[in-house]
Amino acid sequence: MPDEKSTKKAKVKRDPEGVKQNILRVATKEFAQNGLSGSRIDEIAAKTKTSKRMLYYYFGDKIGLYKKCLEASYARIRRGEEELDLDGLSPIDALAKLIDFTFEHHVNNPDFIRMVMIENIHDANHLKQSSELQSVNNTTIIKLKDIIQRGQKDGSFRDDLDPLHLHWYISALCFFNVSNQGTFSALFGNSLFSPKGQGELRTGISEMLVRYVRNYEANT
Amino acid sequence: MPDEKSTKKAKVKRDPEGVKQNILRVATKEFAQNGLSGSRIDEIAAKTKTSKRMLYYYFGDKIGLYKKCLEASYARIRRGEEELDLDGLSPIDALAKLIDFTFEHHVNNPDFIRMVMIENIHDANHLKQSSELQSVNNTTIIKLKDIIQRGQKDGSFRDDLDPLHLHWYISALCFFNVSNQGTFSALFGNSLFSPKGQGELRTGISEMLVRYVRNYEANT
DNA sequence: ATCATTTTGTACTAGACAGTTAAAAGAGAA
DNA sequence: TTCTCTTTTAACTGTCTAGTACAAAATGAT
Repeated sequence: MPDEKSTKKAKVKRDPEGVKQNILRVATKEFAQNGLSGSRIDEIAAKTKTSKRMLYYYFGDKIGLYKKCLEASYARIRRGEEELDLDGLSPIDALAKLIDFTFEHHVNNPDFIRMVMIENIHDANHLKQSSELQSVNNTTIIKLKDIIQRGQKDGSFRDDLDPLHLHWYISALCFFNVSNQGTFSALFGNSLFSPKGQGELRTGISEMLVRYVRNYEANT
Repeated sequence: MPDEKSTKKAKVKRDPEGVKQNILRVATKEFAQNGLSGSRIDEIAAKTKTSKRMLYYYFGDKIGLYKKCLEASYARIRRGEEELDLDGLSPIDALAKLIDFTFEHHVNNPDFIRMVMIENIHDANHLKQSSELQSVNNTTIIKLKDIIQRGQKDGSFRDDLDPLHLHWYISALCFFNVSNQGTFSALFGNSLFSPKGQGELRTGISEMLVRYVRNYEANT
């Protein structure tokens, strides 16, 4: 009995961190599904392991909870992006891998995409109030800056490239693929969202961006 | 007095079409601003020239009104797109003009973009129920198909281009520019959304897509 | 003159919803 | 032991909100 008591796992009750995480997980899913005003506190509470009371105990009110969900979503995504290793690849290959990664990453995290969509509907007012912003913006931009520098040094990339622009292009193409799947397939059918269609889009995007950065005036 | 009575303008009261349009205009703005569940029927009614009662008289309920707003938004956009004339331009120039047009068009119609965002949050469920879909999907695709055919005939375009893919790329880049302005500028600053930044993005997008379609194995 | 369509206004309802209250007690640290 | 932090439960409040009821009248077409 006492051998398990001293470890972290042994906590049967009294797990404030676990409770908070559970609430966040449930609430994020709910907000991503229904939006801020479309989500119901009672519904969220019912789906947690704990009670509505705890939700207010830890997060104050609905908007407080929403903000934490938004921050947690960005944090989770950032963690995922940091795992990507591009060293040892040629600049072109590194760029292609980054694009493929982003594409898959967005496809595999539709709830994150939906949170961002919802936050944009609210003009990013909650994100602007968040204090955790400073660290979010960097990971990908830094990677891109490095790729561009290497590519320009070895002559394969053109000279007038801006990492922020490049990031914007990649984001736009990968984000839209998830965010607008609904209306796009309602209007044009879902051929682009079958495995085959998605494969074609992914290679198409890579090809397009590679062509964009390539220095055609050089020897390559 | 009677000289004006017979014309359409003379209607002082009794203008069902006008009332409907007024409601639609107000409601669209409201839905675009606050989403479906975030919008308030009383608020919409208060902003119209008429009363809440008429709103229910003509549109049945909130969702009925929302659907009509969505359809009207698409219809208005389609009308705008049909005005674009690309004849007489080289395939490359025609493509560039179509892209520039789409870019500006989206920038100038943020409420349409927001309606599409909102509808995507709802998994396009209302759009799927709409019967007006068949005519929406065509305008741009047809224009693109024509441009591609001409470009392939004169050798300036590569052979393996799909108009639907191309439309998807253009949409993604132009849509994201409006839809994600909020979160993007919260994270990375708003340098890309100044007049200068927007100009660079617009030309960047054109250049990227032109490079993508170009046939580099030919003489050009 | 008749009659269907359109318009106005107001008060109401039934339910939904965010947030609160109160009382109690278990857990673990000091 | 004592004290603070955490957890549970369930009823409750006040406001908001979509939608309705009721009553009446103006308009224009035939």
